[in-house]
Amino acid sequence: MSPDSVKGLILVVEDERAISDLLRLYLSREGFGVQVESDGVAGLSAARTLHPVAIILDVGLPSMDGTEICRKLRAEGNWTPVLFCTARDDEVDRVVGLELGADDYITKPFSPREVVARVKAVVRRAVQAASSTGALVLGEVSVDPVTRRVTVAGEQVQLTATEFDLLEHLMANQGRVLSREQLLSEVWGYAAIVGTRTVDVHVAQVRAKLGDHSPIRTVRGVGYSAELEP
Amino acid sequence: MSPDSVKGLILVVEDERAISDLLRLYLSREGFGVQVESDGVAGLSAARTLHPVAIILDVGLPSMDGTEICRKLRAEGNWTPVLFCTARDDEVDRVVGLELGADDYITKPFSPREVVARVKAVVRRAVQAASSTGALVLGEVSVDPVTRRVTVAGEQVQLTATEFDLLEHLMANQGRVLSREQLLSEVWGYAAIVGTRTVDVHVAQVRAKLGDHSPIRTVRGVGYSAELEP
DNA sequence: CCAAATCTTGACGAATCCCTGACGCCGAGG
DNA sequence: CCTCGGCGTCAGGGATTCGTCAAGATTTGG
Repeated sequence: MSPDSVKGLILVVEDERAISDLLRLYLSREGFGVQVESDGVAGLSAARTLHPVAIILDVGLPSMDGTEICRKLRAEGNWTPVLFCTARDDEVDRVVGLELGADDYITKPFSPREVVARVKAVVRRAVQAASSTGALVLGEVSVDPVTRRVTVAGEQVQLTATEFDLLEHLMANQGRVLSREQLLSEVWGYAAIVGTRTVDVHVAQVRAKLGDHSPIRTVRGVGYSAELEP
Repeated sequence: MSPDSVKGLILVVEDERAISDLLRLYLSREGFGVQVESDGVAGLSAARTLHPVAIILDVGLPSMDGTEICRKLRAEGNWTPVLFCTARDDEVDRVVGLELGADDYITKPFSPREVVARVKAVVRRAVQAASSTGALVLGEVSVDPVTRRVTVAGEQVQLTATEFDLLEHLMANQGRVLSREQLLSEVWGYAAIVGTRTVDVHVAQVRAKLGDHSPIRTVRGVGYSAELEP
């Protein structure tokens, strides 16, 4: 097992050896993998290829400015969280205000635990932003597989575990007609020991809870599907 | 380099062409990308798919009220900053008070620079709130991973090591439903040799210590998650 | 080495959920 | 128009799941 990838890789672009060593020490202690680059060009290419979960950028760097790296990444559509790291307060003005798409900044000298806390916060936020987009939406019905919440017309609806799994599976395959046998093996489990009529009952439950906005359509003789037009 | 994505995208939902043109002009001059939708339904779907950094919503809209859009997004767990935009003062009462999760509001007529300033402020606030403190906050409960302190409604609460790790992990993944197996492997360790019921007991302990403000929700048949709404 | 705190386990009860079977309606086909 | 099979509906028994408690095991601190 490689200890590097437990929590993901942090890319540190910093030319002062004393600082990068410190960052490596404290971040790896927290379970992050750490890759250090000491000049801007190498840092940019590492950011493009290594897919780090966050990047710590020194503002003053040889060969390419830290702000320049961030700007290029953003222009390429790369929104990996970036923490700027700067010695002078007057540099702060250039990175905050999000003109560069920075997520946070640190001023030297900094305490290692402060850095760790901010890195974790930034990574957490990025993960959250990425995962909150995973909601399945069909008409008025919204199903979030991560939070396991269902809303219909803005109102939250309580589903049981089986009901949720069933609705999620139908919405994930929206438009496709799924047979009861398919639903049983894919929602209930590989070896479904329950009768196929059980599906009907749960479909009815879900429909009752979703009310008029239920997207579940019955395909007589075949099975069920989730779609907009009833 | 596409100038649109330097600072992120602002979604404007506004049916009066004169106003949306003005907003587009001034916001894009500031480096934001701008997407305009002129009716509520299209606006809602754009908000779901485009992942804007902020949304400007007209309160009076054809096909769907601006407040309705905001309410639905919030119900789906989408907390993108929203600025309401309204012509009449009496409408203001409906959006402020944050019952709708609005971040700010503007009354027509407005000066373009005022709008720009508020948008920038709202975006900055959202980013700062998520990344600057390092503490995990959810309702009245605050968990600081660095100092390992927990406060509920301002009062400090003593948690044991396991209890703290459990709560921290749940809050770090707030909203996400975690199974007992996940919690065991991620909180107890990679090779957890303890029974899954152990999780229940510690959850109960944490709940007892947090009292009425406990953010831990049990998702029957699945696991636990930390969130505001019970 | 002892004592206190913490962690884990097992049992029990209450609440909830799931499956089944029966009944009746409805659409398809003759 | 009639028949038949698929489907919606309902309610009850059986099975899970979870909260709670207490006791034993383990760790921590002195």
